[in-house]
Amino acid sequence: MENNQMFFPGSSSSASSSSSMAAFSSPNMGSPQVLLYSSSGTANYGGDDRSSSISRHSLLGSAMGTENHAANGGRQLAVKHDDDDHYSDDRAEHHDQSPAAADNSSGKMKKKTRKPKYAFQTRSQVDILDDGYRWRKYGQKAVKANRFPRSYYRCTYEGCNVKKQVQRLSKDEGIVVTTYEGMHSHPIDKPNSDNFEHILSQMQLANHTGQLG
DNA sequence: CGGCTTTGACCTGCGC
DNA sequence: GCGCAGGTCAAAGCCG
Repeated sequence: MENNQMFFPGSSSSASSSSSMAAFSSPNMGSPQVLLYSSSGTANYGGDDRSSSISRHSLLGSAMGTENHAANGGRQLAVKHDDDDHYSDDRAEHHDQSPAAADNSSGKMKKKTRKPKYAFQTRSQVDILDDGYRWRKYGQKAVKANRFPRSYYRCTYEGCNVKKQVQRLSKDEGIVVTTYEGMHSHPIDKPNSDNFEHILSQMQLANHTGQLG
């Protein structure tokens, strides 16, 4: 298993998410530290930059890179909370893409919608972190300025449109960035595994309660 | 045989 | 308008 260590950047580590920290006390997590990025202020994290995805990851990387905590910790994990906007994933609602829709290309992806994203930066040998849910890979793309491809996964639970992207940092191949999009509306499939998703739940809970904001 | 991964094609958005 | 990059689809192949 991978004992992912999370850490906050000095600042936010404070009380802001004290309650959510409880979630990180997971046995597998050891005594993790969490780096949480609240993008509430950085509106541009959403798509201003065409390379937004890369930018985000780069942001994480640089932030972490500031540190040496990583070096001494072994496993590290940063969390970025993309509060962007409360978009509703239009496509996800019916990703079925019926022939009719295909025919009418204009009606397809008419509006780019987005759900809040949570990017976890993890120092691990493996790309796939077992968060307890079942995922199906639906795509892989080579990304600019990165030797490693980005993998796209979707939760296989019926009706659950949660997606995640997994990418290894080019600048530090020991770091894996996992970006979650959406929230699971169902129980964890494998409760005894690394309860990674629980962290996300806590994150959002904290966010809703205004602790992160 | 069913579920999952792989992989090329396709679509969209954005910068130039 | 064109080209590039990101994201998704879906057919084909693989594996248990």
